[in-house]
Parts: sequence; structure tokens; C-alpha cells
Amino acid sequence: MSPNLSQRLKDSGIQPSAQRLAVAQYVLSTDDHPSADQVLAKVQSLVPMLSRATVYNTLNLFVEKGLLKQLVLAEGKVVFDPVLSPHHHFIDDDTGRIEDVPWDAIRVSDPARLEGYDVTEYMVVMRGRKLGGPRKLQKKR
Amino acid sequence: MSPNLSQRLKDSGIQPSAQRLAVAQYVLSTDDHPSADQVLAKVQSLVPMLSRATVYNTLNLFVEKGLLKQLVLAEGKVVFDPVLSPHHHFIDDDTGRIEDVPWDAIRVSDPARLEGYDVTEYMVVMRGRKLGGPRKLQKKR
DNA sequence: GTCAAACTCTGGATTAAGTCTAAAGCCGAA
DNA sequence: TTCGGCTTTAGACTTAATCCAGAGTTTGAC
Ligand SMILES: [Mn+2]
Ligand SMILES: [Mn+2]
Ligand SMILES: [Zn+2]
Ligand SMILES: [Zn+2]
Repeated sequence: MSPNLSQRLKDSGIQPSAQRLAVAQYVLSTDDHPSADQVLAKVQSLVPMLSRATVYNTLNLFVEKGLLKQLVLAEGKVVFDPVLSPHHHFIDDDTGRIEDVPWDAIRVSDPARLEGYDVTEYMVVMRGRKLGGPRKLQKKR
Repeated sequence: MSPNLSQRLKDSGIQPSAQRLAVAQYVLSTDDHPSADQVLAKVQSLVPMLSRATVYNTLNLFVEKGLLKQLVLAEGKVVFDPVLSPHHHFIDDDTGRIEDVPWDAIRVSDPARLEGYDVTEYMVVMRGRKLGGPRKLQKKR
């Protein structure tokens, strides 16, 4: 799966320590959009000797070096996204889950041409319910 | 300007107390997207006898009753938006300021038709720089 | 008008995500 | 082997937001 994760970190100018590799292994290959706490829980279950500070340090470092994007799409939900190419996001109102929507699935009339603005980046953020799956528990309100 | 703000609150099922009217007067008519702290500072300068708890209670109540929308577009920036009709948002990377972009200014190929999703709401979120204005101080990095 | 119940507001305590700090550990080059 | 710099750690700290319990206010029945 990861022919040389260590090399990938080096190429980004990151010293590949054991902790950083453990975090990278999970967060750079997930389909999810995990929060820092989720990363901590997940990686700590494999490498118990891992502190909260290191997880935050590592995630922030990865963002800084361009291996991850940080997203804030809902209240109190800062999450990390290993998909670097442009794409849109769908947020399931029932579960809170954030899903990627391929760039080509939606056509947007060139916002880069907005009068008076220099738009360097954009995405469509959608909210709603995902169809098909079993009815999920509704979030307390 | 506000022929009967009191009535508007009542119509939404909100008891129009003095504090709520003061908050409403500001937050329901601003062109800005203020944070709770900005609302507190602004309204407190007019009505000194106003607690932080009441501002949060009032803003959350207004959101619940549909007078305000809550937006979270950037890390640590929860803001409130009195514009209820659908519109897009532009975030100035230099200043952090959030501006409304009219619905018609951008055409989006009907995301409500996305396969497998029931999209109830969507917006385009843009980031970049605003042209024309004087160069603003860049945020510390 | 009186009074009690319900609603509203307040200051201070509490929570929780995230950052900071200072000491200890690790690692690679000389 | 030793040294200096990088990395990690536990716990202290910061801060937005919520909770709480007492005080104030409004409402409506009588
Ligand atoms: Mn951060
Ligand atoms: Mn809230
Ligand atoms: Zn994504
Ligand atoms: Zn807006």
C-alpha cells in the first residue's frame, strides 16, 4: 500500500519519526475526514506511547507542509483531509459525516471571474441526507 | 428602518425583552458576519447591562427560531448571518472578512440531482483576495 | 391590584479544543 | 563517544462556549 511512506515525508521536508509515521499511515490514507481526537484515538490504539501534543504537532506540520488540508465545515468540527486535489463536500445532517464529491460531479460557472475578486480556491458545500443506507440515529437536538 | 422589530420577534415566537431587542437591532440588520464576541462588544456599548451568557442565549435562540444562520467557514470563526435567502460566501484571505456573493452571480449545475444524495442546501465557498482596496496587513503566519 | 408561576437574565463556575512550556529522549554527524 | 539539535511528553494554560443556581421580571388568574 505505502511503498515508502518514509520517503514521502522526507520529500516534503519532514523528518520521519516513529510517531509521525504512525500518524501518517492512518491520516494520509483514510477516506474519512477525521478530527484530531479521532486521529489520536485511532493511532494510540496501535502505538500507545503517543501524546496529544504530538498528534496536534504532527497534524499541523502535515498541513504546513502540504500533505493535508484542514477543513472547518461545521461548528466545532475541525477535520483533516488527505485528498489534495480540488473536490466538493457533502455533509450528512443525520450523521455529521463529511463525504467527498468529485470535482466533475458538479459544474460551477467560473467563480474565478467574479468581478472585483481574485478567487484562488473554491468548493461547493452541500448539506442533506444520504439516501439508501439504513436510517441512522438522528443527532440530539 | 425597523417599523416593528418587536413584532418580528413575536412572529417568530420570541418574547421581545429589552436585551433581545438590543441584540436583534444590531445583528438582524448588519451587513457583516459578526461573531458572538463582536455582538457582545457592539451591543454592550449601547446597553452596558448585558451579560455574555445572554448574548449567547439570544443568538442561539435566534438561530433556532430561524432569524439567523450560523456559519462556520474558517477555523475558530463561528459567525452569524442575518441574510436568510440563499447566497454564496467569499472569504478574504488577507483580512478574514466574509462577504456575501449573490445567488445569481454564480451558476451551479443542480447539485440537488446528485446521485444517491438528498441535498437540501448548498453554497459555494470561495477564498482569495479582494481587489482594488488598499493592501491590508497580511495575517501572521 | 395582588400574587404565584413561568420566563429571563446574570456572574461565576465549568467544559473542552487547542496551544504552550520546560524537561527528557532520541539520533545523527563529527 | 559525545554533542547539539530535533522530537516527544505530561501537564499547565488559554479561550470560546455552555452550564448553573440565584435574582429579577413579566404574565395572567383571581
Ligand atoms: Mn491549527
Ligand atoms: Mn451553538
Ligand atoms: Zn475532502
Ligand atoms: Zn452571508
